[in-house]
Amino acid sequence: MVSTSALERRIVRSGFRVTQPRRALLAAMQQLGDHFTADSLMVATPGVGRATVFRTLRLLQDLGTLCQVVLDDGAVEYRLTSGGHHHHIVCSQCGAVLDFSSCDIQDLLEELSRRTGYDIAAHRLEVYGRCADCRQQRSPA
Amino acid sequence: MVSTSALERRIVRSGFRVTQPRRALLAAMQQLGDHFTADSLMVATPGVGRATVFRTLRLLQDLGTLCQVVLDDGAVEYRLTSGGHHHHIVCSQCGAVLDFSSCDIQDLLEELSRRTGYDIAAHRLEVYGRCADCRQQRSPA
DNA sequence: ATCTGGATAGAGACTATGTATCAATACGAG
DNA sequence: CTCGTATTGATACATAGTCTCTATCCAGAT
Repeated sequence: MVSTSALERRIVRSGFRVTQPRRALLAAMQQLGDHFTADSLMVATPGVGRATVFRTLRLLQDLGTLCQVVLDDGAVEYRLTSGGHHHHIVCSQCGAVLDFSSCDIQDLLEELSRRTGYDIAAHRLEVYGRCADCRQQRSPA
Repeated sequence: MVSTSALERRIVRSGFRVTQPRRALLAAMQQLGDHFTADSLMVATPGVGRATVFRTLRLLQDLGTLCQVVLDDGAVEYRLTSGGHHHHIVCSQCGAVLDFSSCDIQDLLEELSRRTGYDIAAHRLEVYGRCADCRQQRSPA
């Protein structure tokens, strides 16, 4: 988990200001755990305006310390990240999110590039399933 | 490209009715080409209600003949498909979409399952780049 | 310590995308 | 042709996010 002070340093280093609303939002993000919705963040920071919540979410994404998680059904959640290219594996039952970066699809992408003539710049991969805990609880087999 | 009549047959076979609005929507989808937004579809079918457009989009998705394409920026488009598991490679410049099904990430998914304990049920993969045409037009190299 | 310019905040309207409700209508089986 | 039911359109609602505009706050210079 990224510490609040590290995030604040990152904001300052990038030339932005560490303000009270931003501090409140960072603290709430820590408290909310490893994945949260924009709405839960708003609820957790009364007094902070709607626009500011979304502005801060965007800021952190631009800084590379926050990423979106696209769920099974298309809904979007947010997640603090230590940065770098990675993907998510999401539990459809409890919502738990894990990162993984072992992006062994370079071969696939290269072949795809050869076959299609596309100059591939980016990709998006989300994996869905049931986490170990949820598997034990409902079907021990 | 899937033919309109094939789509109509599919609707009938699944126990739904082929109505005038649905016919209009199917025709418009063909005309709009291989990728279109819900909005462009509405514009292309004046007289058909907003709700009906989205209901039909959903129906076709449930029937497996239509899929969503998630763009670079998170926006969603739609695309008629012949069905089956596949992914998209999208040109960030002109929006052209190609399907690919060579889903050689089974190895990756299996290893991921071993490492995380997740029971993997599904995944979502979208690839972004510049198509051959767009590459030629702007940077021939 | 305070002044001050520019970044940032909050309120609230607005956009985009999609869903729910409900009375009215149109399919299509018989 | 008739009739039951799926479907429709209008409209309100829901959700996620952006834009505008004035007021305020931060932080570097004085």
